[in-house]
Amino acid sequence: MRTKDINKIDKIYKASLALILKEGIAGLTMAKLAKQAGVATGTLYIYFTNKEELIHKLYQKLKEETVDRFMHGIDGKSSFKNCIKKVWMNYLTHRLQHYEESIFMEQYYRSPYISGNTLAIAEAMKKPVHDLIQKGKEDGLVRTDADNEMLFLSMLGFIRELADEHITNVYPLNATRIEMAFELSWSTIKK
Amino acid sequence: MRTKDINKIDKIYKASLALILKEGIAGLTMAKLAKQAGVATGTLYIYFTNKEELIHKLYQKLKEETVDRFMHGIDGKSSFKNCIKKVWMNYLTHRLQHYEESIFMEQYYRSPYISGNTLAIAEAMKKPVHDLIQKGKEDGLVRTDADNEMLFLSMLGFIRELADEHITNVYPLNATRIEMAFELSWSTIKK
DNA sequence: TACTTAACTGAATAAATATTCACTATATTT
DNA sequence: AAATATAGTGAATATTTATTCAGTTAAGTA
Repeated sequence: MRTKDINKIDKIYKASLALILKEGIAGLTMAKLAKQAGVATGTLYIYFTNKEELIHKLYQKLKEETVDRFMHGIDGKSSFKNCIKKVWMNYLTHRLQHYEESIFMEQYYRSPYISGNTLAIAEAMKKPVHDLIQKGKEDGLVRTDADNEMLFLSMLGFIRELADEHITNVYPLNATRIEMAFELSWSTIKK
Repeated sequence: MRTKDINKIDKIYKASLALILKEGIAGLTMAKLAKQAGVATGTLYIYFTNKEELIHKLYQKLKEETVDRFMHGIDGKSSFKNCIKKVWMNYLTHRLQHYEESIFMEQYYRSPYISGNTLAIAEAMKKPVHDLIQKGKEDGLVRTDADNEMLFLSMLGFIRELADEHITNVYPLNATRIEMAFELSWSTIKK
């Protein structure tokens, strides 16, 4: 018997993200999706029982892939500032290299597909950084007049904004600008 | 002859924003919209030729309302820091009090309805703040190692993040927190 | 190589949604 | 207060989009 083509499911996910980036979840139709992925509409229903499941599974998959990208490469040996920098860069890199995913995620939260639970990612993303900031405070390196969440938000918001402007070509990033941007974030949270 | 009910068009806009906040542009149907606005589906077609026009007109309206909210209340008499603070607060206030609109705007940019032009708002928003930052640099009050756009993005991103977390009840704001948040932004840009 | 079985196709069908239209209600005009 | 013209209605219709299914293809198996 013929086996399922494991690449096909990935092509479908990729095509979904590409289309959603251009026209939003609102604009995604099964016909367009099939065309973009290079399969017949019927094939979509071999891998997913319906459109709703397709969207949910895409979300699930991305969620799992995303969560541990953020703390990647953090060891106990670097200085505190370098740890923060590493995480900061991880966020920015994620946002730049997986921009389509980020857009999908944000739309998903405000789509008719959302189903109660979720915000899970947001929370999973936060924990390790909060811990890091807390440690910084205890070591006297981070300002203590603002709470951890606020310091975190100041960094995350800036990163999102930078990535958006880079992708839309309004403010293209380069190594110097990224370096500078991190230093700004650092001025915000340092003691 | 009977006249058009001027309130009706406004009810339709309001209902659209409320529904889009909950289920995204993807989830907006004319039937749901009519119900929420308290009119018949046919009535929608008296005020708008079709759904597409409805979305476009809503965008237009909000755009006009939004642009000049940001520089409101700025005079030449206050200190530089107070001017920046005023603008900063205007942004935050806008984002909090017109949250539904902000969400719609962001979805509109990535919807099948977008039609080439736009990004207009983003640009209109920026100009006055850039000018202000520039003046701050010339007076030696703002750091000169980062360019105006980057300093602007650091403030805007933080504000967006704060508003989002407040609305979703993850990090509710109060006067103290807002004060603190502005001081963080100020540490970022000050000389 | 023939056989089997599930992947794959895309036109046909079903379901959801936008839009129209014959009709009714109501402000304004005379 | 009658005439009139447009607002307003919502069931009927058109359109778009999701989903199915009868038929076809190709990978695995004997």
